[in-house]
Amino acid sequence: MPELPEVEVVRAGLHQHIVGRRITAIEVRHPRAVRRHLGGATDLAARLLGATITGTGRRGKYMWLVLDDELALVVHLGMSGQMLLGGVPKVEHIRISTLLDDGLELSFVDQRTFGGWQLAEFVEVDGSALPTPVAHLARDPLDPRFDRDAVVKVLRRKNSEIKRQLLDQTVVSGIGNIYADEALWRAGVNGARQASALTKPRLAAVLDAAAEVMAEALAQGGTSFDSLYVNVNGQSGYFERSLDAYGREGRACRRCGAPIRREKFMNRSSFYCPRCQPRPRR
DNA sequence: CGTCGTTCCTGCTCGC
DNA sequence: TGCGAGCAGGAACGAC
Repeated sequence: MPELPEVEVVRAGLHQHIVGRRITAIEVRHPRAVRRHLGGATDLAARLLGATITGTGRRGKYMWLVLDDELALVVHLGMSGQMLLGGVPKVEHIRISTLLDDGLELSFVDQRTFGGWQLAEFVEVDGSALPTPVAHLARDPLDPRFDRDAVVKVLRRKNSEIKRQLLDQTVVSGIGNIYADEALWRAGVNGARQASALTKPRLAAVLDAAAEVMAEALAQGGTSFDSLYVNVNGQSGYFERSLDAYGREGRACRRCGAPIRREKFMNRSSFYCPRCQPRPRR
């Protein structure tokens, strides 16, 4: 499940190999992969053909390639998306394939088809140039201009569970279910607590923990990447690292020893320590 | 407007 | 053994 660190590893890996390259062929093999592109597959292919990749960018879980310094190819990996570089034989679930002018193939592979590509213009938002589909996203915790205290103030006004807010990409971007659980565990806060009921220092601690755990994951994923094959299908270095909360149901909390608990929350699983992260009284 | 539940999708695991 | 239910979950969307 690619969240911010995994997406950044892919972006950085792609960047060093494809900037300066021109797209010489493209085939959209599955319409769902371009469903967000208003002009459809034909338009996307026509506009990509011949374009030169002049840069890359990212905000939260979205990344993009800059085309001819003016257009963005916005990529979202969804649940299972991969950007594969190089001639990879017999890869299943190839949704879009392109050829670059140095002979490399750049393919979008996505088993569960939650991800996709779309072309968009850039707009100026709060001093940053962003593709329009990304313009509504808040800055992520690894953005140099991320304003933690401003996000704390937003959270103080939210009559909603803190975990729900961590997953709201318009509040803070880049955090998914795994890193939300990890950040809450580190900060010792139960995700079911109301954001507005938490103190400013507590909220700040949660956001700092999110930034820390994602920075650590990025450092690990970044060091393990040096191949043309960009893999974000859950096999990256980060997932081999020991998580503290996510997926550890019944195992001892690394801090206090209590068995980690799993609960249904927002139609997904939440993992937390019942002692370090006591549930709010209802 | 703020908040929250539903839905999209495929492959794997589990229980009967 | 076979098969259906459940599960994984980011984000758009509709409901209230």
